[in-house]
Amino acid sequence: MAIRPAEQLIHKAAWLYYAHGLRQDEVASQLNISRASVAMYLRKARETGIVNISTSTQLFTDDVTARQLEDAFGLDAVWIAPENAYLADPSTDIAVLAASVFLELVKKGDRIGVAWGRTVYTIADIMSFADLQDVTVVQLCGNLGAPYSYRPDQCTMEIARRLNAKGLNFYAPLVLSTEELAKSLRAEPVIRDQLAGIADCDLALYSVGAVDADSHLVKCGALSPAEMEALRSQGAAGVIAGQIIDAKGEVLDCSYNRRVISAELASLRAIEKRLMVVQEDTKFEPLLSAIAGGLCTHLVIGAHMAERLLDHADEAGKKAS
Amino acid sequence: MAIRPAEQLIHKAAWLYYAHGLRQDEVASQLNISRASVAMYLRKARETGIVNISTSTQLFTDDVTARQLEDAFGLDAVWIAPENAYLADPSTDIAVLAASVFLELVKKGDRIGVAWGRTVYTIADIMSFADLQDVTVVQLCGNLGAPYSYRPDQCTMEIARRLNAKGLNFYAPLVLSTEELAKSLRAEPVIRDQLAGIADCDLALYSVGAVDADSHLVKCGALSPAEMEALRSQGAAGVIAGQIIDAKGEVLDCSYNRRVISAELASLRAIEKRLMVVQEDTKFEPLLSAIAGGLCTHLVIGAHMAERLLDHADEAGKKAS
DNA sequence: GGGCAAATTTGACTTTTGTCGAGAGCCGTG
DNA sequence: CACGGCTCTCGACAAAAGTCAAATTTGCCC
Repeated sequence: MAIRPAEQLIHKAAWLYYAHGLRQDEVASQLNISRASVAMYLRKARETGIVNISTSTQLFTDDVTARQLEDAFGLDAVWIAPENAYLADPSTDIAVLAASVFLELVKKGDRIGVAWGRTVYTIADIMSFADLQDVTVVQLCGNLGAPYSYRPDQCTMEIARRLNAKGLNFYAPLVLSTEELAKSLRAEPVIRDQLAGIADCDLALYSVGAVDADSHLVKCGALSPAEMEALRSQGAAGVIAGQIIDAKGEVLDCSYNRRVISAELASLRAIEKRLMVVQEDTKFEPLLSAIAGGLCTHLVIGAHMAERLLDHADEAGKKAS
Repeated sequence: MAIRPAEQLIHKAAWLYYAHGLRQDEVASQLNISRASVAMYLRKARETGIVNISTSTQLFTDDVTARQLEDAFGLDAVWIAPENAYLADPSTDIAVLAASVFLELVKKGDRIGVAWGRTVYTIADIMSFADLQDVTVVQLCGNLGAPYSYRPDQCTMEIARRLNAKGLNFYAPLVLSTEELAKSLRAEPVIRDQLAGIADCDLALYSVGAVDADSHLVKCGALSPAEMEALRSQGAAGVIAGQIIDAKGEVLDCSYNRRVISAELASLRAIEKRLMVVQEDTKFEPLLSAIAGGLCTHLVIGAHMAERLLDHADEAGKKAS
């Protein structure tokens, strides 16, 4: 990808300013443009990821609770966003943290699987831009037909756009009306290849959904509130990439799951780094299930959720002994 | 490594300012300190690598000459610092570029071999700080006894300090007076282990020295100008990590080389990414030799040197056809 | 517990940066 | 070739960030 002439100036300005530490007026005279233009170019440089400003997320892992959670649940790393302090909206804080953690985990040449949902979309939306051309972002599950604002393909594309990466979308519906059709569709080469490619990802980004009437699956019409309730009584404990899982983190044996086009849990587990982000405190049980099913190696949560998880682990520990 | 309480504030300020995009006065009121303190903390955050600001070096690889050089010499990547434009001192520009490239190539968990010399030290000196705790920086060759300002251990330590990485020094002289002593010393477990560990590096950073009276080896007393001249007539073409190489990039068969404690060229070649940086135009032949010897996969040079290399490759190409 | 040195914090000032509307240049079109 | 519509650039002002000496706090020793 050759650099367009307009980008040349942005690059040069960014280089002189950020790498050499010149002042904007010095850069301006070097490049024979006005300082105002330099300021504008620099903003563009930041917006396009030519310049990268990242903050260490250590503060949020170097924390006793985080360490205890890592040990208790056998996770590789846990980040806890302090809920009370800082800002008005705690869930924004979790998303900002998640975005930073995500960018910290991405490496050049990586293949990244992205699921969908409000959480994922919020992260995509506040994520800063980067310049990782050799990264590929793949969609972990089929699409929703309905005009829904956090569609799987939107989540994937938005993240790909932010990273300057290639986005690989999935042109299949998330849920079909019959099991047969889902089966045939999964056998289609285009779909089959995409599904097979998921296990090759280096990093996955997802959240977990709750099994209630507020679920995205209900809101977007994939399931009715009644169906959801029925699944719940059958043992549904959470939603991962559009699939219903039980308390053990396994796919629930139900018609709905057989009608879904999405990544197999085994493929997800094959991904080295599985970053799960949970914003809502109500998703306690779903999160437990996902952890139990080994669907998460890296976790970003709020302080309150962290406490609940730790209490739960302690309880379990006591019973065991 | 737990975060010290003083660092907590730095982290928090950096987080609110850089990740959340608050203004300094907003950060100040959040943390109940004055804005001036916030400004100070933010400077510390940048200086310690808690916040990382990096500029893409694409501009310097996305260039026809650079691409041609990659093809002509079979290199993985070439960066060319424009010599005429920009700044007063062209060699600073090369060093700044080299430092950026270096930081772009370093990954978490890497083991990095560092040689010595003015070039390497200049790079270390202008390199921005980063927070890569699990990185190890190892010294590629023995030390100089003389109080010389670009000593191998200084280069290693300075880079380790900048990266917040572990530095592994080499407590042996670079040159000994007899071959026997050098041999015995190389057999010492401490030294042997260090030398053996070099091949495990993921990245090497070095320059190449010229075989003349200006060489560091002469300046620091390892060789006299006359000895240097003699080596030159024996086929010496350059200096790599304290060793003399011939035009093919192989170790020159001479007493001096047998008295040196340094990385074997085979170990260097085993390193995946070998970043060579050359500032001086006078080092044309030494650089050619190093490239011929496969001692370099990634190259950072000035525009003038790039032209010369390309001309040389074209000449060679013509002769061949 | 008093006193002293070092480090930290601050208010006031200066410098640097961000922004915005006006104007200049640049097409394609009628 | 004149005309909008477009983007790009600049000057001037406002906002934000950097700086420094003075004040305050902290830690430490006697």
